[in-house]
Amino acid sequence: MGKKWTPTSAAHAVGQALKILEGKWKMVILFHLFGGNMLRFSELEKAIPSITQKMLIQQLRQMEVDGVVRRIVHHQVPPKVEYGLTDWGQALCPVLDSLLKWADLREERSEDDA
Amino acid sequence: MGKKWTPTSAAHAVGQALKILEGKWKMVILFHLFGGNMLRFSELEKAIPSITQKMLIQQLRQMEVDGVVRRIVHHQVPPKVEYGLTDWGQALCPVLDSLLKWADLREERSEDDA
DNA sequence: CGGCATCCCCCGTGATACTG
DNA sequence: CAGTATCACGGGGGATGCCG
Repeated sequence: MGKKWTPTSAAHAVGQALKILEGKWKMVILFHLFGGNMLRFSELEKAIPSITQKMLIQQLRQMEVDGVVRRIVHHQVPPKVEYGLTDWGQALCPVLDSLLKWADLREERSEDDA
Repeated sequence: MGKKWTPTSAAHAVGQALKILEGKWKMVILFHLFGGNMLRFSELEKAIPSITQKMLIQQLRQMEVDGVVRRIVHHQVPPKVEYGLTDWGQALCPVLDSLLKWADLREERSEDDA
């Protein structure tokens, strides 16, 4: 059986989960990593041209602390650092997919109005 | 078949959906309305003691514009206004539940460490 | 290549007082 | 009862320059 959620406690739990996903660049970073392959810092910069280095590293670090992203440093010259998803981070994919499907429900109703 | 999402376009679509859920009080309001019954403004105030009137009305209005919340005014004295979820808003419940389950996955791994 | 430090601005949030 | 109006603050985000 599951836990007994009050409206307040459930809201708090979901809110905590949402905080991990908030931030202007988290989603675009995440979706670039959902492919499964590790990407270098510079590759992410190239993939997301409008992001600044500061924001890229900041959001990556937060997600790393949160356990969504893993960071692998290759000690060599020139430096090479790769970013990928943890298992838990990869588990976000179907969750965000359900969010996407929810968003689509709205469009369907809009089309009915036309 | 579904649509063809690029990392960028999918991230944008999910980001738009997340913006509807962002805000310090959206979740707690939402979970109080998931019950299915309409609640009066003052009932929501009572249920969420720490919220100010300004924030309560602000978040309710935003969700109303976004199509998540519906507002029904009973023209009488004293005034009576009730808030509830739209069908689309109610459809958020299973989505947030999957988010909750995702958050639980993390706790399970933490317990393994102990 | 892959960062970190600094300065600055804007907006979400909060406290308080007032109104139909 | 159900809002509106105003002021103030803190932090997220952006631009730029320097470092190992």
